[in-house]
Amino acid sequence: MTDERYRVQSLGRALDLLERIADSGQAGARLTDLARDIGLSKPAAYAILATLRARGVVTDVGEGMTRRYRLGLSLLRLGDLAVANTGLADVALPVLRDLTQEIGMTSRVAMMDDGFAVVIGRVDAPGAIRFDAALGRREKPHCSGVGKVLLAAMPRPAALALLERVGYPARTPKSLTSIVALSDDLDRIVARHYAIDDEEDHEGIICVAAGVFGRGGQTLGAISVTTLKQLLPLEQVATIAEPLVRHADLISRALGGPSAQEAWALRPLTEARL
Amino acid sequence: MTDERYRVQSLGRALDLLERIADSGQAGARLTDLARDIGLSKPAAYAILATLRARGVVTDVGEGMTRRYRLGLSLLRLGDLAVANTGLADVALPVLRDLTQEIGMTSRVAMMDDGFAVVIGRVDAPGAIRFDAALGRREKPHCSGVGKVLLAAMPRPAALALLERVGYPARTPKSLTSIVALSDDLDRIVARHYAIDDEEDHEGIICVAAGVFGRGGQTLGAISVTTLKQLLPLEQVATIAEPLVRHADLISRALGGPSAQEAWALRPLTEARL
DNA sequence: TACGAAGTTCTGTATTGTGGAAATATGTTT
DNA sequence: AAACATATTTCCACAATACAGAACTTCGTA
Repeated sequence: MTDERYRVQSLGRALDLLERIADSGQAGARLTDLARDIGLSKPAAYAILATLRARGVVTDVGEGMTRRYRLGLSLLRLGDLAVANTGLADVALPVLRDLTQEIGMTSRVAMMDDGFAVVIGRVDAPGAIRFDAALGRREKPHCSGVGKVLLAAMPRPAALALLERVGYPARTPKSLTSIVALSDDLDRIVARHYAIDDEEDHEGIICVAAGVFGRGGQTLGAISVTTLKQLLPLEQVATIAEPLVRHADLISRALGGPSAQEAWALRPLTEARL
Repeated sequence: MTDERYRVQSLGRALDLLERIADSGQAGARLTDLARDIGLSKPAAYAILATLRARGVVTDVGEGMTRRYRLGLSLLRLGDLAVANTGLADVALPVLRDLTQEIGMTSRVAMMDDGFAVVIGRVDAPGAIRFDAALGRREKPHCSGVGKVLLAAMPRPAALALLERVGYPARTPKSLTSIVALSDDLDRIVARHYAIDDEEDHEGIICVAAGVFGRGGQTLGAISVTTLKQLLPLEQVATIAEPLVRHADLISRALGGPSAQEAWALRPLTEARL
């Protein structure tokens, strides 16, 4: 399965095309550009696009020379099913609505997927600045609140190995860019039961995150709230952390898991088990 | 583009596999079953799955003989982008939250895509029964509220041609299953500015829908509210239609379009233009 | 009206996706 | 505990098919 030999080349190309089309956004992409960008002949790209179009994976607007390709809506169903399968978003979203209502901040739910923190649900605060919380975005774990919570919940050696694998580049001047600093921060997270992303991913943005746990204390995901740093200076984070963790506990409870208090106390045990 | 010759077979197979995996849901699907179901050898299916897995399009759980394939989260990003590209959901969802809050019913926003009504956003009513409102679901237009509104907004010949193309099978005893009955209903929708799906898709479920219009009065989509028929008998639909249309107008307005009142009055003109 | 630039179709060829069979790993039964 | 059954993974050879180049068509533009 790891063997690179057993792959389907044309399918890989099709996925490359999809990524390109995704990047082109609302404007759409042209056949010629798409073909050139991924290094494929026009007829080859044409055949792939025709196949994707027939299945609704891409849509085309315009005729003839002005044709543009955009992402099709059939992807939506698959994406939504993928999220539904996690069993987390459905439970979390109503709770996040409460949370956002209570504290007036945008909230999200995310989970670990192949070493990245992936946002699987969001509730925008009414009237708030729109934070870039695109669903499905894969963020490196070291600079996001949810990412760091999920790392802290892992056995430490595994967490550090993961950091080495996906990397931990600086995104802002405040990003943590050494294993030592990151490991220290994970210690703090374990101790206080929540993580703080203090302008580590985006300047001016602060983020507080707490874990969600399932049966046996296994980590299922994390929720977070995001706001402008100037609206939430560090010394006030604790006042936000309380409702955050309380709502995270509600989700954990609904999923048959322990509260944050119990889960983090359990952690050394689960770690030793590895 | 219509020519069936210019397709990539292996890519089509991969999409078939994805559909199967989607059907298998949370439980996941096995390689052997997937290969058999779509009539492919195990090694061929294996190569396709390996490719999809490497890209996060599918995930696998379990090792060796117990390996199961499920939809991966990378689809989420693409699906979300596809919706964002429509420019409709982002505007509609906050308004739908208001609407759901005001009348306590689950609301949705949908648009036409290749002859089908596709749900691109939903807001569940708190505590309500969970209606099957999976995002991206493609429903035939004749038996859904949003579908019928969108049909009514089309030039009538085009609407009827579309109905013939995708079919209009009975889903319940109350489904409209003749062109005459459907065309009559479209007339009523044009007159009253909203559509009623009175247990035509699902017994015991009633649905009221109104159109959303953009610049120049073009139809962008439709929103709907859903509830149990016993909670909303026909004679009370009008009381729901008022806030429904009012909120639809808010969305249209935000998108630079006319109110329902104006849009439906404009309709004969746009129809004549074809 | 001619030109250029894009999409579409055609066709031969080499790549590669495919099925059969064998090997390996895993779970189950005796 | 050993033999069996079942599923995945690997190997290999061949035929199918994905691909590039060139020709054709269509459309926008000078």
